[in-house]
Amino acid sequence: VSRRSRPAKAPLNREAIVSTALDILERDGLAGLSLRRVATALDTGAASLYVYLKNLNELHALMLDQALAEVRPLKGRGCFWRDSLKALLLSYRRVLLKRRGLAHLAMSTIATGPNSLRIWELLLRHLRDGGAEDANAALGVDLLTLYVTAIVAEQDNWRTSGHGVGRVRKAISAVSEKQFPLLFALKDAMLSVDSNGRLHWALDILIDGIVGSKPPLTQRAAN
Amino acid sequence: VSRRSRPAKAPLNREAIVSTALDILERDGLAGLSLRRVATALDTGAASLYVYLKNLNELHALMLDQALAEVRPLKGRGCFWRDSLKALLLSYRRVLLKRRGLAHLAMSTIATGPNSLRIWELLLRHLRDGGAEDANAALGVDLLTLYVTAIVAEQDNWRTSGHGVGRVRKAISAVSEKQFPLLFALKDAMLSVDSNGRLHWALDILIDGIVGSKPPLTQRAAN
DNA sequence: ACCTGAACACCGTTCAAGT
DNA sequence: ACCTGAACACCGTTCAAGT
Repeated sequence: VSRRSRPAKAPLNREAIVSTALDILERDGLAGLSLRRVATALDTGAASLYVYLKNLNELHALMLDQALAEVRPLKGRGCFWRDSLKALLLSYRRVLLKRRGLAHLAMSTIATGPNSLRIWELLLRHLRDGGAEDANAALGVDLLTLYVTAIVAEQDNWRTSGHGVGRVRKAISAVSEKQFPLLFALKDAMLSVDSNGRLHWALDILIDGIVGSKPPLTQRAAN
Repeated sequence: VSRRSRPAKAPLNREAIVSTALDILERDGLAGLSLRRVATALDTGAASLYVYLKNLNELHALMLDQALAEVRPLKGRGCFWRDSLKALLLSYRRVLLKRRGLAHLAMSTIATGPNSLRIWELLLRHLRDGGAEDANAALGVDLLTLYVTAIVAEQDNWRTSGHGVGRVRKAISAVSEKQFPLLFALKDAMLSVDSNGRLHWALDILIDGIVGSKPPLTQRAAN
């Protein structure tokens, strides 16, 4: 509102737009993010952004890659490949968790930015260090990132929708033993929400499979 | 447009609304789905829908569950548990693939409808038949459905965005050998898009892990 | 009880007009 | 080259007024 407290006029540029958009995402989530709100925060009109952006979709892609710049590999270099690999994936998860809706954004954006490439390269290195065959390592990068993204997106739903937890709890608690005997018997296990334990359990399964399984046959034939 | 060709006035109800919404989703994707369009298709105003729906979110949840009614287990009962399990997951995948955007809808909806419960029960049964421990079976249901949902959502992106494939291909093909040696070396494997081979490879890894791994320690402690 | 038109507070995107 | 206001074609949701 007070226009004189700023240096004449903030020079617009892509990075400033993307940073502002990420701030809005962190504060208000995906529902609160719009080109008009970004423009207002930058003290301009939405139309001005189209000098730097093709459209909202491009902003989403830029936001994702700029956020992924925070994903960092482990500092200490003497670690086992599995520890480095899991640490990298946990760093990726932390970045997605920091901003509400960023995981959903990642699920609907085809990532090709420099930070995605950097993370893929690191993942490939760790998987190769673990002894994964080429085809498995290539598929494994996708499998691991997709799973982590999806699990954060799911967690985001519970966080955003508020009473989602209670709704699932009620639905599962209310199942009839006659109609769904196993669901009834295992409902406590289904409802336990130890997200860290679940993540590590799943990652170990995925990693073991990627380094230990035979590459898919059709994959070989396709090359 | 021709109002006389219909029987006086279609009696509005939840199921008709949801079916119409699913038709629109199948034809125009998630971007083309709106309460106003559903209302127009039903020859009424958007406000009328609020008698049957709390809001758009509830419509999404109802759409998901109604679509999941089409997920069917294998007919022949003499199959191995693994074949039945994979067939069920492939049926789930086919349903998600049929409507553009349905997978994304599934990713942002907390499923608690009767058809979700039915599918969970079947998955639990197959995993138990395979010898999975209770805790693993419970976590496995989530792991399997989440992965299949995510992989279809990703596939949907490529389908909807049109030139996405080309963009990734260009980005990966253009990586410098110096900066990203592994990405450069494995770029052919990264770019091969045999979605069926990839899915079966991943499902076998997940299933093997669920039936063969130790349950997570923290999971046990939480109970 | 069910339906409706109009209104409210938003969207993304385009474009002619300004500097 | 960059910015802007106004316009266009949409949204979800609410509400008073109708039947």
